[in-house]
Amino acid sequence: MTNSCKQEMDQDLRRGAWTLEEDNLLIHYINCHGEGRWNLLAKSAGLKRTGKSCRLRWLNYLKPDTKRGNLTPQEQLVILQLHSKLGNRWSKIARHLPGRTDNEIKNYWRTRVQKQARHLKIDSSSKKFVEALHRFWMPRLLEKVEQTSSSLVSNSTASTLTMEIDQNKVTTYPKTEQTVFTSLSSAQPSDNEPNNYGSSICASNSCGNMLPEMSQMYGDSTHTFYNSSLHNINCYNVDINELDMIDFGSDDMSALNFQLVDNDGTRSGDVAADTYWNMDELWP
DNA sequence: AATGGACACAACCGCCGATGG
DNA sequence: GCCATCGGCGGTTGTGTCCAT
Repeated sequence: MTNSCKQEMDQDLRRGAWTLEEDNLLIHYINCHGEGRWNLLAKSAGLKRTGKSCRLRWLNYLKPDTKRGNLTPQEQLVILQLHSKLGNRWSKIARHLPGRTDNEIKNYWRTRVQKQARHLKIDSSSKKFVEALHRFWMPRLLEKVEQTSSSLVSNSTASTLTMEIDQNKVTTYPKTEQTVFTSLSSAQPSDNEPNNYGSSICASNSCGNMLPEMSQMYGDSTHTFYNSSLHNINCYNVDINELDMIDFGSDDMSALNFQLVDNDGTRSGDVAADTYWNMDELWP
């Protein structure tokens, strides 16, 4: 094909947002002939789009089983966990979330997760940030998952699933609505610090696996809580073994300390805080 | 009411590996 | 083995919407 011919065809190609008419053409063609061979498909369907553009539009938006709307806490949890294992392998992560696309997951990571990293002034690819996710975000998501499943259970008389959760212990965890965490990469926990959740975390340098640690904090009920939550997210085809928490080096951990702060941003015991971890922004 | 910034999401771009002629 | 084409993937950009000023 000559260059001028190519240019002519390029000029003829449409770009930008898809119209309803284009969508209908694409859907109708795929319903009749199936997907694949996207360049040929684009021409045959009478679409002035590249094959790539058609493929993307179909996979990310038009495909019947594509889910729309906010990611559930379960899905977020799976994303966070798999990202810590797989990195930016969005398509691989997406395979564990039926109906979700790599594009959607990538956008979620960039807008929500990296936003938190910016707040904390931590590189989102750093161990420190991953650790923060594992220590604060994921337990909160687990709690959300648990709440969701509990309400499902309570609403369903047919279900025989029982949740052996000691709600009182679970709610000793900082409240999402009220709590802001402060990252203190250099500060050490004060001896005078009340023995709240934050200080118990500060006291701990080992964080190989969150499960035993959470159990230590909350007692055996946490074990049940965590396990039942894992059960809930296991419908996403995640190997439970993959959900083992990342093993962090203790050196790195010694530099990471979190303390509980009041809602107005002042921290109990220490006032110098220039970054914060806002739990309210972690999910819609 | 107008405007500018932040945000979320759809779409595009460029690269790379697989495949077939 | 070489080249062209295609499909898949991750990174980036464009655009619409919302909200604060």
